[in-house]
Amino acid sequence: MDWNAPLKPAEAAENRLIDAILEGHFPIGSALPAERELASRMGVTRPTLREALQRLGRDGWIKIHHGKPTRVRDYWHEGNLGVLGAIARRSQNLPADFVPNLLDVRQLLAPAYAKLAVERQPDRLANQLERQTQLADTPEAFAIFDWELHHLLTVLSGNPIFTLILNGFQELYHPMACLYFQSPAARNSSRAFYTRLLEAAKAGDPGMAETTTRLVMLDSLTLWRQAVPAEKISLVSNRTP
Amino acid sequence: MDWNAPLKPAEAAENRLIDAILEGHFPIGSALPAERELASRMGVTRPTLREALQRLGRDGWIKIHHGKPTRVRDYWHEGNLGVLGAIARRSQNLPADFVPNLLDVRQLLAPAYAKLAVERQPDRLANQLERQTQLADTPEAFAIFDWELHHLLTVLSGNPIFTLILNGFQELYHPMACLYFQSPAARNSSRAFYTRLLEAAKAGDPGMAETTTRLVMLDSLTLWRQAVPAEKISLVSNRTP
DNA sequence: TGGCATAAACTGGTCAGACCACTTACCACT
DNA sequence: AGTGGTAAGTGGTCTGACCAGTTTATGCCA
Repeated sequence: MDWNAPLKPAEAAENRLIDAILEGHFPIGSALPAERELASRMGVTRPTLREALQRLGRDGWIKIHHGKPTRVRDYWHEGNLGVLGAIARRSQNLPADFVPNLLDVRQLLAPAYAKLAVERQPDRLANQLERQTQLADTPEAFAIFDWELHHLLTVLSGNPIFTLILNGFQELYHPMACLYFQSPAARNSSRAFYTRLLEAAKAGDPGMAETTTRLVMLDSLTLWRQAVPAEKISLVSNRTP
Repeated sequence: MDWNAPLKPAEAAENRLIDAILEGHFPIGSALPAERELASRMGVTRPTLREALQRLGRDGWIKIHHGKPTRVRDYWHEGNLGVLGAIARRSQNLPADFVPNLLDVRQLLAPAYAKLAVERQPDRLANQLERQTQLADTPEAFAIFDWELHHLLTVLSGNPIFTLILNGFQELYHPMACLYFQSPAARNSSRAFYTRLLEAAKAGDPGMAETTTRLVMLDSLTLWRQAVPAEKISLVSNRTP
């Protein structure tokens, strides 16, 4: 893949700004340079820069206020899930306990939406799970299948909040899952999970779906720690606001 | 407050677009008019419209692709928590089971981050909870206090994902909480919760924090259904993707 | 007639510099 | 010392031109 593909100016500006913020060139709470100066400094025009700034503002990186200088927000405290995507795009700079944190949250949510999905639409879930038989034994294939399964589960749960939250993880999910599923043990664990979940769906047993999901979520946390023992050094200062 | 304050063109454009999408003028999957036409039709210029479009794209309302027409995405399936905020801003058009869905999810998360918070920083939590004594018996005061408490709990939990998710609810939280806390029973329930949580923090008892949080979350769901029995008709078509 | 390159006509992306509107701080006036 | 206005900073919007991908129609060639 050509990761070196020439990035569009607006995207390049956005990425450079996020990098600058993450690296502390623009500390939290500090004021960004004026748009005119920032634009010229980054080699783009003001409208282009502004598009990037608008997106950053929406994700919680910065606070834009007419008349006042734009300020860097405390994104870990005031940002929303959009910051995850941005961080995922520069997978260097990943805090060490980042994925475990994510898995912790998923472990709280997944059993619930799996249970609801089996409760409401076991047939459609079973339909998707049947495809497991054609699932290639590659990390990429598993990453895609697993994502689509979780997405479907949230949809079938009937609670759209689950889906919206999960989508916030999307950009982070794929690269992490590709790492995770490089372990044959991880693939086996998930394969077994798919099978048991299929049984639960066919039997219309929400409780079984819940427990089997809970178990595999626990498993995945253990497997992750084994397979990917040391990550990059944490960027997250242990601020105590 | 002057809610009728003249909205800035870019924000007005964004809101009008979201309204148009929610009302089906631009159905899911359909192509938006070209930027030039859309801009003139809305009485703004292209750069201004584009800023709005960029924000909408970031939240998952639309998909912008160079060369192709901009298309309306299936936001309930592909959007992220940002759509909640947009929906909150037009509190008319609230699906009936929206808040219960939200409370369901919170019920999964809150006990977990409350437990972690008491586990890691019981003193700072207790510090905040002491302020309960100065808490005015008004819906607004409770809405603010309750939000800040949950936010603090997620921060103290040590898992930033909790905070990022919670922030996604922020815009929706305040108006809903103001409704909710108009019921004296709701205020009493939460007051008792704060007291018990304070005890748990002082005693350094994470398990107690977890259970007491779980109980009050359940309570709030019941109280909500009682206090706000009938909401607006659902906008969410029961699509089956 | 069929297939395929090519160009035209879409679409969004960027540029340029001017002007408007809000905030702030300074300074003159009372 | 208090108060008003003014000027200089900031972001917000406008203008219209041009650049860059995508699709579609064209029309040439086999």
